[in-house]
Amino acid sequence: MKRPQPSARDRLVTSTVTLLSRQGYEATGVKQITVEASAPMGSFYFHFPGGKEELALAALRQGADGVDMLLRETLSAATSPEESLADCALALADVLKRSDWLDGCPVAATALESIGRSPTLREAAADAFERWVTTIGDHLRTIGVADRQTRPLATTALALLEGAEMIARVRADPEPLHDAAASLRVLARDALR
Amino acid sequence: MKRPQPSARDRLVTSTVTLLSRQGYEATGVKQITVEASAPMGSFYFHFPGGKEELALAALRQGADGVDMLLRETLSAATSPEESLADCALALADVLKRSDWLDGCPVAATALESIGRSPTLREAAADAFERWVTTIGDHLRTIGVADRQTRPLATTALALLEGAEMIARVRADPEPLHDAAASLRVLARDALR
DNA sequence: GTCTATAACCCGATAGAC
DNA sequence: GTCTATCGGGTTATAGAC
Repeated sequence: MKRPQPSARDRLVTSTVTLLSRQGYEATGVKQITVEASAPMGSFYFHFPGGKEELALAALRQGADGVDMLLRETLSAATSPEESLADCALALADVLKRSDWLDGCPVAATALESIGRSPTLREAAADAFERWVTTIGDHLRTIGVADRQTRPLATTALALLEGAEMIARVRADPEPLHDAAASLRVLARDALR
Repeated sequence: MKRPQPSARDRLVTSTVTLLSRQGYEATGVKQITVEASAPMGSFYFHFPGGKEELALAALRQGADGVDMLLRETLSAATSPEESLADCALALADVLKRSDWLDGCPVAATALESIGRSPTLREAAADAFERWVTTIGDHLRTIGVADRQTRPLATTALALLEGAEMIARVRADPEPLHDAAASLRVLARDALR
């Protein structure tokens, strides 16, 4: 093992991923990050001379990795092709509920805040969405969805997951994600016929 | 006409609706609001003694009214039952593009920021979503969707609209909303068979 | 009801010792 | 690389004249 204890840098990034997923970029203070990560101010600006925005950029990328991994695992473990998209919604409901709906998508809130305010963060958010669409699209192609349909359907699936997650968290209720699962089953069946 | 010129109070609320839809709650400063509304600080705290949060609450409600109206108009003007949900996605694409993707849902960003930070705003966001689901659900019932399906399908439709809007805005590209329209057509057809 | 001026506080960022 | 102390500016909110 190279890191029996994560470095201060890693702790800063990981703490920021959580904070961004809970409250977004604007509400997250540099002070709060350093306290959460048990890192002093000085380390922060040593590792991230670009300040808060540079750290958020790294956190968006790490958060995107995490979601991508969850998607890949869920999609490949699915019981049947028609269920694979629905399983993502159910997996999400499971993960979110475990934090009492506090932790959400690590990108969504920052994405909305960044539009028209921070081109850097906006682009990082767009990259994250793009990666997830590609991951879902690759899976759809694998299970036999026609090429012309993979990208539109993958985009819709991601949009539905993001939207249902938002409503579920605000309501503290898994129902919207269960509804999304049902609709994803319908859409998958339609695309596979 | 009762108001040839909107009152300072109305101007404050309306400006806040726009600012919340562009950048969310946390990034929006009281100073910025008063400048945008051409209202002095003093008026602000006279009309909203509860400060920024009380004003945001009023803005979320007014924003919810506006979206509800857009939904009702679009749904009732639809060319066919199967197209009505898809038309909402296309209407959204139209409206959003007109502001170069800057103005979005007046509730979404604040909703995500409010979870675990402001119960008041979180509840207002939940109320807004609830109203829109009810509006869509009522319409679905009207066009003949079975009672047991109206609410789940309405929830999914709203989630998909919200998610697709977010991705479209971050990408500054209507494609996700067009993809959503196509999927909403499939879902509507399935629910009407 | 409207306005200006300012108080009290918190923010991101930096300096400089170690 | 790590830490503390602090700066300058921006924040929300208030005081008090009009």
